Amino acid sequence: MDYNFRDIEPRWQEYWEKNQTFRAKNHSDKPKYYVLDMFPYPSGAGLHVGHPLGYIASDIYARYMRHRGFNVLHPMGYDAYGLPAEQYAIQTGTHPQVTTYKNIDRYREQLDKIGFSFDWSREVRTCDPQYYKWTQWTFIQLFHHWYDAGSGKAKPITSLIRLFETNGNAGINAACDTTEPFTAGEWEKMHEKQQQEILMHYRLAYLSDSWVNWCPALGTVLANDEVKDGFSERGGHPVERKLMKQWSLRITAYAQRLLDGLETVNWPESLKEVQRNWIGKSEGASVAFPVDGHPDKTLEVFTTRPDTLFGSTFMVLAPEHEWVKDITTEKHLQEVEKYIEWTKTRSERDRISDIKNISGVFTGAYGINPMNNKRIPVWIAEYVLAGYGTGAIMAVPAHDSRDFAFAKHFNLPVIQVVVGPNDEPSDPGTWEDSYDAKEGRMINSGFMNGMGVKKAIRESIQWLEEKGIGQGKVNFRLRDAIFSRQRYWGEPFPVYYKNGMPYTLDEKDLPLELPEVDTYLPTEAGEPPLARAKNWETSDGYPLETFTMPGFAGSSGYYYRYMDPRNDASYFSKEANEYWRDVDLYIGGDEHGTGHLIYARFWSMFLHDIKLACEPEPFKKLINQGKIQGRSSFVYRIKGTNTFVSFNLRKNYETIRQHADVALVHNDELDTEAFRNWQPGLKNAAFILEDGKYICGWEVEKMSKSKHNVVNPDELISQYGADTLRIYEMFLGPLEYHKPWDTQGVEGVFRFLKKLWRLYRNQQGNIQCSREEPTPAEWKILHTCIKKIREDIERFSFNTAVSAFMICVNELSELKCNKKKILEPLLILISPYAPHISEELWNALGHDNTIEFEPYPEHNATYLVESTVTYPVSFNGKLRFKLELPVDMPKEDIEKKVLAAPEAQKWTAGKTPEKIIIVPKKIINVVI
RNA sequence: GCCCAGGUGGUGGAAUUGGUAGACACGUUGGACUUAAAAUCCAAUGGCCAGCAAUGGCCGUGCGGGUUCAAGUCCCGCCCUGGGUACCA
Repeated sequence: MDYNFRDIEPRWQEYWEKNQTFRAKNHSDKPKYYVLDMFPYPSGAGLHVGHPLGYIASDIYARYMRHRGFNVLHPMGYDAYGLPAEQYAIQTGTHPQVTTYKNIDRYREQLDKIGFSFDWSREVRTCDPQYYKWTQWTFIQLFHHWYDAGSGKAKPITSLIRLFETNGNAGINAACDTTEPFTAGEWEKMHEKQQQEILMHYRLAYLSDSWVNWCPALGTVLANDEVKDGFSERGGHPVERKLMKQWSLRITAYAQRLLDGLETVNWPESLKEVQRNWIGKSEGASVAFPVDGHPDKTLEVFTTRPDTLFGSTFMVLAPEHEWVKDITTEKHLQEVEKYIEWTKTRSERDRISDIKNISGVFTGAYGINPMNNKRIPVWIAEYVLAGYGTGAIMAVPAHDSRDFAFAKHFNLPVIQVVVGPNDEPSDPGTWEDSYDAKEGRMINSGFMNGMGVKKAIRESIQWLEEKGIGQGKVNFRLRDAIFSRQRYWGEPFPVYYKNGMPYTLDEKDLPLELPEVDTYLPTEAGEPPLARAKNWETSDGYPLETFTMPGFAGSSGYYYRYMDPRNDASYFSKEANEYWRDVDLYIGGDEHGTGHLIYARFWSMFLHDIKLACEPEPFKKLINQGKIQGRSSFVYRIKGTNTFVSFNLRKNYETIRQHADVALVHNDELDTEAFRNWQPGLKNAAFILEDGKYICGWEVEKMSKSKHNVVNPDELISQYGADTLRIYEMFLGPLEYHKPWDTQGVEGVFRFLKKLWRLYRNQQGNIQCSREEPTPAEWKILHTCIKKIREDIERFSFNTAVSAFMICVNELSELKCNKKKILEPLLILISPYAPHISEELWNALGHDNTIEFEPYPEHNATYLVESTVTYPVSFNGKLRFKLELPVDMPKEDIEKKVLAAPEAQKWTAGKTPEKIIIVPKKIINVVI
């Protein structure tokens, strides 16, 4: 009987489903292991061959851990909210849920065919009210908590109110917006609305006017990680800055913990680095500059270099800075207003692409440098960002390249205050560029003169603190996460408005379900689509929030919900969480480094603070799988004709290169008949062939429809089977690498599986295994393989594991080994990789249980012991011949043997060797 | 600009701690089986040179240096490709 995967694979998939083989129990004596994939957004295009790469790797590991006796949690679900379904709804009127569920069904069908060991009973969909109930619930908790920076964790807002009632807001060390000081008495006298407004400055989920990334084409705001180079990541539409009332999450409160936590997780170093940069910690000082003629005003600046204060010759404010209008003098008002108007018309994109052009205007105001009491002009300029630090800087042109360029352009003074280690002071007027002095000694700096930079930084901060002008400060680049979207297809906020102030719904009213609307567009008044919903209000008649939550809301805590997915009374039970704790292995793409993986850690830390989650960090080990790229095929059309010339002849003509569908190309040879039928315009295509063939050019590109290089798993499965697909995806190369897909190579893996199949069968194709004792050679082949496979799987090197299987099967085939004692362990060994064929053969060998829980083989070193070693013998580092010697031969004897070898004479040429290096079991090197 | 990956045959890749570079596959070429095809099996396959041949020699892991008995691997200096980030004070 031939290897008939078409019969085998569906049968075992059915068996697993029927027997609930992969169902994970929340109570077990076994140790737990949680293997998670980043859940997919179900797109309309379905899965291509690149999507399952990570799923296959995690599935192999999950199955391996089951063999190792672990209780494995390996769930899957869908990140179901997303823009494509909504854009489609706007165009066609089809409810996004209809589209999404249809796509989910298609995904499920494709996933099932690959034979994953997912526990589907735990499936979650972020758009399912039973799921998003808990997303809404978490939002309510965030709203009712504040961050106590003193104890370093979130606390209930009620505890903050008690503090206000006893002491006002003095002495509260909270992560909050700047708030005027008030006493307990003042707090008591405030109206509810005033109190609510103040509390809003402290809540972890808060409503505020913030500068946001507004995307007019999508009609919504976007988070920083959803914007790339001034364009929306989804759809590529331009983005502009706008001041709007929005919900935000106070993720900045957790900046330091997000940074520290990275030290405790086993993630790729590059990904940790991406997160560190995104968090962007910088240490320095905040310094207060009085404004000349405005006794009530001091400009706060943040600087990492307080040591260079004596070199600060001007100040610059962001055009959006709140005091610009207050301090600008009559004479400069018009010019300043003109400049602000101009910057408003500039998109994020313009600013980024225009870095070289220096712009700015003088306000007419002067600040007082608090260190030397000198009056310095205050400018406004685009290069100072409103969103970072205080939106105001002290400019030190001598030692900052941007300040230097600005000073040169507007002819502002430059004073050198740091001299390089091997340098003399010089006239900054002659400089080409600033000296960005990370080390050196101070000059022109009063009490700091002669100090090194590091000491001067310490001393200057101390000086500022003593004088009460400033203090040491840590600043983060990380911004609070804008959490509202002006879209339909997302979680509704569990929020209503009373007297214009937001209040959260009662937990018992959750989930607040997404209402129906007549169309998915904003209203004529520019309100979000939810404003169209009928009766969008509480039972008391208070209007409900019309914003919805962003894409990352549902994905921030889904890994916790899998632990206890059908719990209706809580997010997940304490018991389930204490058993599963955290994700042991998380596999997904590195594009989530600054989005999902930061938000999820924040979410998890908060749930930890409120004692719901027992571990602060959700993902212990993380692997980024590489992308599978497409291998595009090209044909060469002779300009102005319908004639195509073969690849190697194309230079003789003037040609235009165009994509040909990879399905029409085999081994770079074009099926010209199929090509003619591909598109209407090609019916009469003519071809100039080489050696009777049309050869295509090729290139590695992104896999996409427009490049006609998409390969989907279904086609491959119907032709070769899921086991071949699984192994081939692993065989392609290291999991983390980006690598091109070449369907050609799949044959090799298919041959391998057929060879494996034949090992268990006689010439007639019937199962035939002997109970005979294996030979030492057979034992050695098996145990070499066991050792290699276990080492490889432990370091997630699946591609080399596949090679090891191939070597093992090749060698056993050569020996015509059909011994049960060899072939049974081999089957267990390979079953995580090729589960269907393994189950089939396991069953054929007379077992009526699944192979899934058989203990994984362990290697026995005694089978691997060698009596001789074949030494490569080098002379002066060059390999000359090989010599077989007993393993335990003493070095002196080896030396003699080597020099006595007939081949050695030629290389010693009668001379006495200077030295002979012998590395036991490795190499011999003779130095002449 | 800065940060992070990476550069090995015609192709994907292997070499885990400095110790036989090119495992395992694909592709290619030749052969066996077959009426034929598919399937399967066997052999060759980094480059150059010498030889009828077995064989032998030289070169070879992006480039240039260095350390070492020995370097794809370590050190110094460069080049190129891919990704991230971008006035972050």
